[in-house]
Amino acid sequence: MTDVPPDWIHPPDLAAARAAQHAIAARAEAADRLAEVPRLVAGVDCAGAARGRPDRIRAMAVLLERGAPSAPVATGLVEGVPAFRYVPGFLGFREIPFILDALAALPARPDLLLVDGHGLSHPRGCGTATHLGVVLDLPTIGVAKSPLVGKPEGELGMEAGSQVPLVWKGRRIATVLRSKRGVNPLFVSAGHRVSPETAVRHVLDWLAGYRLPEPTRLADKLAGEARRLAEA
DNA sequence: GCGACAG
DNA sequence: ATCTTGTCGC
Repeated sequence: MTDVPPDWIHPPDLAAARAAQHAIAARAEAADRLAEVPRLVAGVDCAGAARGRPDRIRAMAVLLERGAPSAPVATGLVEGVPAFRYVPGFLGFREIPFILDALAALPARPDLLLVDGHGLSHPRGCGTATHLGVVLDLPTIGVAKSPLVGKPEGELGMEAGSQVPLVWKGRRIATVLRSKRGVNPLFVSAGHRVSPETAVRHVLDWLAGYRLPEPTRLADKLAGEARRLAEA
């Protein structure tokens, strides 16, 4: 992470941010370049602050080891004041500065990173997952709870495991996945160094009875608990 | 011009 | 994302 342009992390404005996204997307790798069976997998997510309070956010990184699910090997928590307000399509610039610190607090680099948000299923092919992947040169997968762009192609079955492609401008940009019966689907997209098929395979692999895969589920839960404790 | 819009 | 208890359903 030494040859990363400053604008990729702290662009002065949205115009620079947009240019950075195009540059990052051009460097994103669509082919698999990761371990067949990742041993250390991390999940990251951010929690905001209760309204009425300063615009602070907390980034939580959770490190899990294959075989020992739901029992984090380690966690990293970071709090700060984001430089950007939330603007659809530019979420990465608001959260990534803190996510990078949260990941740096972990004792080891993960073999794979699951991100709460989109990867390639983004207007410029540069969702937070892709952004993080290129900056860290780490395999990443985007796991979003709602679409940013695109429409599901066809009817998604009600059974767990049902899938249908998310299409935008004639392109398949993500997989709409029913991770569990009776819940809204997940939008799984490739981030960096992971193919669309592999992305879905790993999400299914780390599912443990909940809508979200463990890495992201725990990061989401722990970030929320940290917020409660801090504001209590 | 109008509506949509990850977290 | 956040505001929030009970409640319907498998």
